[in-house]
Amino acid sequence: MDGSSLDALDARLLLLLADEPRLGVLECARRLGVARGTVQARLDRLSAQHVVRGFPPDIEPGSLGYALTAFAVLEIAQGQREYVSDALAAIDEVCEVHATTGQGDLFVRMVARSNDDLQRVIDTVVDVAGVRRTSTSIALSTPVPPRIRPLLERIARR
Amino acid sequence: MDGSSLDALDARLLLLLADEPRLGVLECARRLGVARGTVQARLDRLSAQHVVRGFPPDIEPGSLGYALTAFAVLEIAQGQREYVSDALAAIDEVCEVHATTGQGDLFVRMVARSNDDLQRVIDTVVDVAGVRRTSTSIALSTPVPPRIRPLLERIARR
DNA sequence: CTATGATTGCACATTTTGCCTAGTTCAAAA
DNA sequence: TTTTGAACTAGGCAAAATGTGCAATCATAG
Repeated sequence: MDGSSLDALDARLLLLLADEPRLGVLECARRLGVARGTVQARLDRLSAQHVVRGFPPDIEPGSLGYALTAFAVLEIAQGQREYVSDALAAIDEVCEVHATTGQGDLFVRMVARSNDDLQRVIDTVVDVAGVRRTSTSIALSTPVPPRIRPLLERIARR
Repeated sequence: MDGSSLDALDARLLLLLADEPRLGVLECARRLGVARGTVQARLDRLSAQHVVRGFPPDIEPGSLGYALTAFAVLEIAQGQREYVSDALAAIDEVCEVHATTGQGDLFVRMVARSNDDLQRVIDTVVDVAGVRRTSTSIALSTPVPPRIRPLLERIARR
């Protein structure tokens, strides 16, 4: 069980489920050309080993009324990164946070309902204790939405 | 059918499926305390209206052998944004691209197997015609992994 | 060569699905 | 207030899928 604990069959199975998540085990087995028990075993293993965190619904935030997406780079005070991270995690509109190289910054993705709402969200983020400086930019479009698929397909092909 | 085409029941259903995607319609109905037909109807509507793009597997790139995540801000030549976007979309390691306000920049998230590999990926990105200047940073940690859940829960509570 | 783990093929009882009908709620329109 | 329509509930039915167990086959590493 090395680093790449996914083989081609696993990858094909995941791609299948990504396209049609409500597919039954038997139907998966048919399409993959393997026995039902095999698919069942793979599925059990994948969730047991947590290589798949889950199958969260891929929802356009716009459908929920959050039309705007914005990014912020935060410069934070020494030693406050963990505290700030936790505070950001508690904000519903914050959809993603990464700590990055550079000047010990945090990178934040957030959503909002409108320009006014975005102002409020940004204020909430900036007001977190330990945040020194921020630089914000708004997403105008998303040419490549978050995806893992190409990597999976590469494995599946093998 | 207004902007927020999701009501509390939809949200609870999505949360349920997010946790246990292989749940059957009947089981969902039981847990939500509604009739089977209702769940079936909601599910049909959700996919028909494309409020849910799908249920892609949430996979730790590390499981696939891609241990590194990096971000790049690209400054691109006038009028080349679409071309550059397409070129980036063709790179497997590029997992996300946004066009942002500012100086007509693109924001890119990418993954790589190792430092050497990251160098190669970055080179590939930078070599795309139309890319003027880039600034890259590496993700050290991800305090808040991509999530939509808090927004869903807010709707579900209502 | 042989043991171990994965996969296959098959069978069984039970559950779920897909599809349908009919009665009930409830809110908005008339 | 009454009417109307959409959404929901409750049930029935046949077909299909699931969970489970088991013996046989295969591949691979020791």
